[in-house]
Amino acid sequence: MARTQASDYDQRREAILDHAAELFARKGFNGASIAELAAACKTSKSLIYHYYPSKEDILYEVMASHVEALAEMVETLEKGSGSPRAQLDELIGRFIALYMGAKSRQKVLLDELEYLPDARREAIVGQQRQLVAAVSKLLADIHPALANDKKQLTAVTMLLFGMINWTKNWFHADGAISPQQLAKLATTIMLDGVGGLDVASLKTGVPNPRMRQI
Amino acid sequence: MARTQASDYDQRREAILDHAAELFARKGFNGASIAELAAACKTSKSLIYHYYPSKEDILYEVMASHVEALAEMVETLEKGSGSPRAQLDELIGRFIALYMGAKSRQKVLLDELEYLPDARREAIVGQQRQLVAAVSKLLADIHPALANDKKQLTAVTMLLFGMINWTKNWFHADGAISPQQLAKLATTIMLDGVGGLDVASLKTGVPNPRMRQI
DNA sequence: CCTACCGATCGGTAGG
DNA sequence: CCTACCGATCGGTAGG
Repeated sequence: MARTQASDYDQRREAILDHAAELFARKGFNGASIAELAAACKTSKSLIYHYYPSKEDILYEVMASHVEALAEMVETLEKGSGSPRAQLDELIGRFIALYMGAKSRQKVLLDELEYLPDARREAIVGQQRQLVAAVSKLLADIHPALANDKKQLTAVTMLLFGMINWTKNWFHADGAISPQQLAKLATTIMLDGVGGLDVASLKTGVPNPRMRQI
Repeated sequence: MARTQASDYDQRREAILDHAAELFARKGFNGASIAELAAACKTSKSLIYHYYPSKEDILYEVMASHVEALAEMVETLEKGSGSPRAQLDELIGRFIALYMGAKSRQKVLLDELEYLPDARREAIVGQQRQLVAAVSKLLADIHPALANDKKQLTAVTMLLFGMINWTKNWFHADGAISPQQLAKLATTIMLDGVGGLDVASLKTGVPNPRMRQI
């Protein structure tokens, strides 16, 4: 009787991606070897090559699965309601949450993109552009004048992504600030600057005059 | 008679660093080889090893020379005067200018730090902490309440560095926005949010009410 | 400052 | 004739 596909085929494929994400995040794409990946998966190199045709295919799958999750979240939210400010708050909060829930994949997505072959890198970049467009749209809704100044709108959008994507280099979810607080911090600064912050010393009674105008 | 040091010793060392910065920025530390570096310098691998004991030493020198330039700029400015807002404006502007004037070294500093051996990485990180401290100090001067909320001050400072460091991934000095405009954009958002922006459509006459309060 | 090499390890593939 | 998986090793190249 012919052998059929292993019943745990999908789980095995996914397990390889999980270990690859961790390894690529820690040692970089070029610094991590297939031999190490196989060892992490407690299997052989040949088994890895049975599931994926090449090392670059593994890198691509790690990134594609993660950017897909981000894109799906954005699509879900775009059907939502609420004020543009509330929507941006929600969107940034979900970005941070997805970043925290897949730290290795997020780091790989941001740091190893240039090691993908051109065609596949463009596929990922195309997905990322959708994320950028969703944020740009909300910023233009919140501050309509920006809609008439596309270059500045793009720059402001990228500055916002800079705030949240750079968190991979310093933020720890178990620190003094929670992921939700971090998201609120980023959106508040984007919309109102430090003047809009709810700072500890102000919580005791002195109202922040800038908060009144929102 | 014993050979003396080549008269162009320093220039050669520096030329190697320039080519290494470009190569490491483009292919990554692990993706670039010493043979490639030698070819770029139109010399042999052995000559490279005459000037530097190891590949990691070259990486370290690329980063150290650049972070030193950033630290010296900060030291110079810390003796300066002007309002805290003007000082932050000036500081961020100089950061962006130094980033643009050494794009490869800046990219290597941000992207390849984890490939340095621990001790040398800590030396670089120590220098970077001085840069962070200078920005934190100015933010606390501008918004005194933050000085009493260290955790939030740190977070806000890192969000600002996120805005300016992330520019390596999207900003081109020859685009529609100049480096000076970019610096002003980042500081304005940090201090006043998008509401504080001087947007094109507002320049024609409608004053921005939030600008009045600064 | 070069060519000639080294020990090791790379990504990927062979036969069974 | 298919897919699943192993131990061993391929041709090249890495840093030194």
